[in-house]
Amino acid sequence: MTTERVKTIADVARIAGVSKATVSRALNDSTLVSAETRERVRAIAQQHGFEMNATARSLSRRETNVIALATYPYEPFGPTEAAPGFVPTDKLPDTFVLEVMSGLAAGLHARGYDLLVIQIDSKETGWISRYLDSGRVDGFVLMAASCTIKHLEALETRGAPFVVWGLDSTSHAYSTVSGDSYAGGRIATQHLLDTGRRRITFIGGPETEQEAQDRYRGYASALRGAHVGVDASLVTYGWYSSESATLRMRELLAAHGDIDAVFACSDVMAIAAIEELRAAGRRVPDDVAVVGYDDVALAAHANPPLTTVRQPGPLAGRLLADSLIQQLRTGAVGHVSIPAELVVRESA
Amino acid sequence: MTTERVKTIADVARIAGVSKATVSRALNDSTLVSAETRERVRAIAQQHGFEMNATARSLSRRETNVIALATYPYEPFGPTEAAPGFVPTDKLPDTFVLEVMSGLAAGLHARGYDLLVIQIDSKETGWISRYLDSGRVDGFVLMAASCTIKHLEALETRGAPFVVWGLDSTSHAYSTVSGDSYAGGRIATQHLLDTGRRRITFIGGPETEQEAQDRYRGYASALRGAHVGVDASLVTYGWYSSESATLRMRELLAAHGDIDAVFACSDVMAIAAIEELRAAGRRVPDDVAVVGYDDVALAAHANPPLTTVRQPGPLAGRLLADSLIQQLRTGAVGHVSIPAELVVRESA
DNA sequence: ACGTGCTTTGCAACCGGTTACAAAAAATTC
DNA sequence: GAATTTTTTGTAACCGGTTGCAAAGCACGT
Repeated sequence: MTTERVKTIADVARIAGVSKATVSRALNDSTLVSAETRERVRAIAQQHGFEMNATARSLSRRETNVIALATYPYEPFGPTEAAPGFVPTDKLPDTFVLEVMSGLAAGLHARGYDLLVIQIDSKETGWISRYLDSGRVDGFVLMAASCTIKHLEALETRGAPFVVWGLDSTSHAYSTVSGDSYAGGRIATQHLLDTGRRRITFIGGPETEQEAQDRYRGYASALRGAHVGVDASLVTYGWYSSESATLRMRELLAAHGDIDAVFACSDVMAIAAIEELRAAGRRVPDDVAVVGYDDVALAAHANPPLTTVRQPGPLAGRLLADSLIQQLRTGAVGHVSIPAELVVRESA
Repeated sequence: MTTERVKTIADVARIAGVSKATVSRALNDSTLVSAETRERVRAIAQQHGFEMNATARSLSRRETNVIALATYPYEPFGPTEAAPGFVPTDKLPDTFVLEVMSGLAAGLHARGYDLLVIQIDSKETGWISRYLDSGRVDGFVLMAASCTIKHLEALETRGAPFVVWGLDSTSHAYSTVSGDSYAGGRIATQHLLDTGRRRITFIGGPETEQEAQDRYRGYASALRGAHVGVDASLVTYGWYSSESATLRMRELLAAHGDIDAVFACSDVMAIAAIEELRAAGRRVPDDVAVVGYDDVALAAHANPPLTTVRQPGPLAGRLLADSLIQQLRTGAVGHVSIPAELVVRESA
């Protein structure tokens, strides 16, 4: 074990008595070296703790093996709510991003890529060329919940490789990964039916969003499957916020005294609904069962602990990684939907 | 606006009628160009949307302007608890990391650095040279809650530039940023005193940890300041977990019926304590007031919403960024402590 | 006019890899 | 054994910036 510094392939080459080219080939599994030389060179590199310079390789190869996750600056208790044009995005909050990030990092590492986290500004698209043209990253991962159409369009016209979580518009030239909202709506409703509920209300997100529609379709399908008619007056849409849910719940209770279950399209809505039910003297789950959506950290500690539909974040991350890398390698765009799983706790 | 592709400084040079060197100097604010040429070159670069290749620059400069945040793979509901050697780390959970990350990214961006998120394995230190020797990053940011001594030592002996959150051992050759646990303990206790409480219990994390000690010192100091004696039998230590807190609370209630307040060293512990208090027929905050620590997302939605001591994560991130960059530029290591602020909600 | 010093510019050699192409060595064919 | 093919190796030109050093341009004093 020589103690001299072995920093470049030229050093390794000298020690092995071969040329730089041969070392490069040996370390890259090229077929242009004999098996014997390859092993010898590798052994030497190993012994001397040689780590190949990633920057030089990137320059030469014209690819960085780095992908960027685009995020917004996070201000958990900041003035965001008061800001003009504020749009509540608590449908996929905090921990979900972390879960996705973990799976993403793992998936990328497994394929030799690294994860760069960048913060983007909602009104500006300069970051695209700033990161792509400067050769800092090979592609991007975005989350629909925290990016505007503008960004997606800019990326598309720019021809940037990217994947989006939470969209399933197969009509676009980019890959997507999203939760299976239809299945989610179905299993949530099925669980309520299985536990004997029949007057099941649906409190959705914005009616215009495909996500809400898909969950509704799942809900309706489960009801029909159980030969329970879909009562349109039990179906409401609102916003993914507690205020909105409180309101809807109040209206529903006023109109229908016989409600025995609620399927809310986010955990935050579910919790607000529970509070409103309590205020109206109903016990949860005894009188009315409640199912939420997302399984945020909060759900497990709600009172009572929330039964909810969970989307495995780490899996989402892995699939995002896979999609993007496939797109980088082959140019093929794909659309994947990940399973929704019911987490049964105490609210239903 | 010429439409030809301007990808390299050579292109810019050709258009401007100068040499590559001059373009490089112009774009880098070198004093070795005339002001006039500098502006002309910059204007041309701007017009053509030129973005300098970061990889080539890194290779030349021997620095990447990227720093890595070392994380563990995150398995929120995974089998972690059951794993051998599992150590619960819910004292700085989920959202805190996100908050820190946000501040970190912002701080780094402001100084021209990017944030790489890597996942490390607790039993292996190869990642250090894998990222440093390969010239992928210039330094590291670690969180004490999710890294072993082994890693810190390996980094230190390796001479790697790095900062740690959550440690304040000024005896080491690396920079640290941590919360002001002493002040945190003090203001929490002071608030309880201010609201008329006198029999205040302390439920700490592991007694061996400096963090717990500091919070205890703050607690004791506030009591003495109010001329309330420190009753050692009201002070307990445990683990940062709900089970541990449940147990301590039960013991304390059994021994001291006159308890009127609890200062718990994490929100999770505080919530567990509240449940135990309720089980014993005490009302919160009427009979017993409870203050937690951390202000995780959960705290605001607990029942009742938790009064707690908050550490501003984004600020922590910014300071981590500043410390590390200063260390990279000047070699100076520093130790910063960030303020703790009391968030008054309903539990106390 | 000429030398001196200062500012501005260009040349060319790096940084540490990859890879097209040519050359050498080994294996195959006749 | 020579000719041909195939495998293995080396040479050198990239990738796109930075920077030491020399040279050019210019103002100044004498």
